[in-house]
Amino acid sequence: MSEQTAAPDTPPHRYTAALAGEIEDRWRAHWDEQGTFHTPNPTGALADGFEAVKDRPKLYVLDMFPYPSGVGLHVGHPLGFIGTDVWARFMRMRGHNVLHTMGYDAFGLPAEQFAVETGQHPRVTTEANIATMGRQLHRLGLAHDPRRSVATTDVAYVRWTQWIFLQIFNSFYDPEADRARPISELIAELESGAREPAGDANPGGRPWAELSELDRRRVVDSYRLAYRHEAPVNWCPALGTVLANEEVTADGRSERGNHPVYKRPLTQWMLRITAYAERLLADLDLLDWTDSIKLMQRNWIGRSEGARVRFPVAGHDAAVEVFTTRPDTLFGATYMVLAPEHPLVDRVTAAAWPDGTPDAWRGGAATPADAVAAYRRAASTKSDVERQVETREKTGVFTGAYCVNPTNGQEIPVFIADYVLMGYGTGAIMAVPAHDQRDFEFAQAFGLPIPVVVQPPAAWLAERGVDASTPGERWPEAYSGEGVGTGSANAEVTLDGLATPEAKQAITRWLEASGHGAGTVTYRLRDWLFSRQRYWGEPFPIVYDETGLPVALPEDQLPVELPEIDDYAPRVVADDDEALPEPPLGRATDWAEVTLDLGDGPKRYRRELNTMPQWAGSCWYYLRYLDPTNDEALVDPEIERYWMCGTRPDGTPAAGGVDLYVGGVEHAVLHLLYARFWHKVLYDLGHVSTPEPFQRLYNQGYILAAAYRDERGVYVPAEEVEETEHGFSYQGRPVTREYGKMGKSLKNAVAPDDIIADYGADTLRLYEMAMGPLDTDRPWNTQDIVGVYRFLQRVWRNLVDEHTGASRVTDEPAGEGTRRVLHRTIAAVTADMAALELNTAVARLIELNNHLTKLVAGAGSTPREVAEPLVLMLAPLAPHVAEELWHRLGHTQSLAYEPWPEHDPALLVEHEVELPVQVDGKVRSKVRVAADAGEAAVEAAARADDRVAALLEGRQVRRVVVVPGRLVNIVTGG
RNA sequence: GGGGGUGUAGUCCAAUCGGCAGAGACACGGGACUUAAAAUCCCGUCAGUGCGGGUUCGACCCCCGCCGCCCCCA
Repeated sequence: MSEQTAAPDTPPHRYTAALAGEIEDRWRAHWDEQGTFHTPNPTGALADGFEAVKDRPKLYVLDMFPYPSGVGLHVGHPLGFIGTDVWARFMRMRGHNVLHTMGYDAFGLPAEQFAVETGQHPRVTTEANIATMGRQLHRLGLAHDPRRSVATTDVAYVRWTQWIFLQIFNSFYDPEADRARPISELIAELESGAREPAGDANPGGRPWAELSELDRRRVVDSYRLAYRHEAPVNWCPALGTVLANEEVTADGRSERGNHPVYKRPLTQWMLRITAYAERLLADLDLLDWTDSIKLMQRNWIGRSEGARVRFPVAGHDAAVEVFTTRPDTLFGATYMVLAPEHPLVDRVTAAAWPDGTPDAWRGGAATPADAVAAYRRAASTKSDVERQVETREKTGVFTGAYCVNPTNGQEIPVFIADYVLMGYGTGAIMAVPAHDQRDFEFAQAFGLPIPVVVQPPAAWLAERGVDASTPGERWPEAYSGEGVGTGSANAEVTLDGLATPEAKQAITRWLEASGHGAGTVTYRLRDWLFSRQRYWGEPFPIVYDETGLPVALPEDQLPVELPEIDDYAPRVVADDDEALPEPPLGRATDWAEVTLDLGDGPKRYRRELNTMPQWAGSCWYYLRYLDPTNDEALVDPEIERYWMCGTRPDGTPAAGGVDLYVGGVEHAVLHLLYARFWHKVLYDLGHVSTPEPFQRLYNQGYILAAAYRDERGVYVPAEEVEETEHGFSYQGRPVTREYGKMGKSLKNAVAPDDIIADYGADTLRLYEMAMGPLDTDRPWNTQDIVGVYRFLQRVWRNLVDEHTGASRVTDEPAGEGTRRVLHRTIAAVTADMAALELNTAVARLIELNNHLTKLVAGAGSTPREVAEPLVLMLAPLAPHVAEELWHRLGHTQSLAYEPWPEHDPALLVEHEVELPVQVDGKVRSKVRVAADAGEAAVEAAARADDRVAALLEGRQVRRVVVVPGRLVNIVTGG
């Protein structure tokens, strides 16, 4: 890059990109050699130097774990890393013992696919990528403790990931204690009779003593927090793996790669995160997160209160169970809908159409069984998403069966329809057409009654041209809001006249008293599908014995390492209905079958062939940073308590240990929910001491960049686009501009290495911090960088003679005015940095330096009492050049631990202030008054002003508003 | 469709509790330096806050209704 290359006559000691590069290399080497940013632990292998900092408060600053991609960084990636680095350096100077490091989330699909593409083992590729990324990050001058870096793919790390899985596998959730407990305690309770074996694994409800050894294992397994479960899973043939629901987009495609996803039944590992739903929800209140992130988590957990209601099937010893959030509309249920796949359908479908069955209900079939079979065939070809599209015409067939509405004894017809899904709730609904739009449309299509049981507000009726006496059949749409109960009474309960919340309570009480149902809480959150049919992930520490049931490996046999195999590529199966996922580890036949002595003598076992999802490693890395070399424990308890137990800014104990966690909003739901879940399990089992992992969460914005498309709509390389009079062009062809997240797909990435070569890392850091608030998106503009570059040049020039390299700093005291500017700046920068408002902190420093520049232009020198605080305040933002200047100011120690400058409050006090004078709200003049002038004095001064007096001539003053220190407003009347 | 966020000079962004719309930067214009250009330095220009109402002595800020963009959930 030639633009910034110094011309021959450039002063030899000017702060150029070349000088910046030299300074930066030198200081980074110095920090590395001296271990400047090694953070001591209170005990253990990293305890060296703790004595010196033991009285400092601890501060744990954390960045979200990056994935080491093969294409390297662009300038958008390190935005958050620089932000945390600035804050961590600032807080270190403010006297904290700061823990800040960086690691790599290196397992996962991209690593595997990249390895497949390049023909290398994923580990080779991954390690090369980590090295590249490490080098790029290092050049930014981040003050990390390099000894604490980890990668999820490290065998020593995998060991503890597997260890945590064993903790989860070997525990169960005790609803009475409302926490996880060791499975051994469950077994003891079952053996002693203190607890009866329950659940699906013991359908007969037999006592423990009568169960076979095998049945006992099944019962115990059914309680575990990690359990195996056969369920329809999202099978993505193109990726050769099963995906979690969260990894599938709303239109049934993979989030990664946008490939089609199909439902397949498979036995999979599940983690019982739903047991924690209530705590994950409630404990959000303890956290200093933004409301929007909390809301996203709440929505994801999706707690809803409602009731389960049983509708007996007429003529059968069976009942259809439904869940509804609106039990208050129960009287208005005029038909039932089962999912076509509902198990009761076969039992209850009538042999023949009842007399008077309308043609529209028959689906053109001779018998209900024929109609059901035909409808099921049609439904099976549709995806869940298609089935739920709201605008679709409602279809369905009558089963010939009737349910009894328990509130009024009415027999109501039972349909099957594809808008009801087996996977949601109970797979059946009570249809209340007046108060649910989909039920309403269905009822209209099938000529079913639409009784109104909730009176909508008058305004709602009026807007639709109906009134309170209009029957529901003539409404233009359903009313699903709250209202007042009507037409809802039987001999035992009446909801008439009750507002919806009261009506819900009344009907729920009645359901429970009459035995027809019960109030329940349900969650949208599902258990976490935890296995993947991949190679490049953590193997499960699980084997299967001859019974086919899982057996945990003992801790001393960890880690289970991945076998070497030739073909780790995913088995890509074409779009084939019958194809099932095939784990690559199955091809490692020597590894998959193993002889072990797990206490019963040597036996043959079969290993678990699935691997863990990428989320696993990122669920606990913040704990490993604390004690990365410990091979006795996940983390030493004393070290864990030191870093994780803290207080919030208001002095109350922190619920979470990480004091500041910075990352992108894209992890607002999944990563944060999974990590909180694991943390709570570890907390319940006594391995960590805080109920939450992350006290304060901060989402940085994205760096956007201009992207350009040609006439075909294809993105063209942004750096080769030229601006012309008529717009933009690429290779002579017109292109259109848009803005988007910087990255490969939009071909608008800017590499940090290029910027560093042209301006230096300090300028890049400063620019990223100055361009806007850390938490908002902002467009990248390479041409704007020169602004902060010039700023650093001016700082340098104010302190160093560009021609001789000599210091321009003098010990002469600064003048009163300069001193005031300095102390105002210290106060403002300190407040801005503390609040992470780094863009305004930079502006303040530029302001101070601009003042200094004028001073130097006259005096030829900079007072030391200004130079030193300026350099110290610059240090978190531009650490290399600040260290160099600090050194040139005569200091021999790094400034990393220098105390942050303090402002003198006396110098912030103004004796005289200029107040704007408004007349009727418009600024008309300004007056100077003493800062402590009373209202009367201010008013007198305002009235005495010539322009104001002229305006008030002949007018009635109605009111005078004096805001001390701010303004005067004279309101005239008449 | 529901929820959240956001909208200020040509551009990126500031603006304590509702109190002078401008801190900083880019761009632009002029000047200094230079044989010239670049670099550097100095000086200067530019909006009344997306639109329409309301509350208030006073609204970028609070309220109501629209519009645009971003995110989340359907």
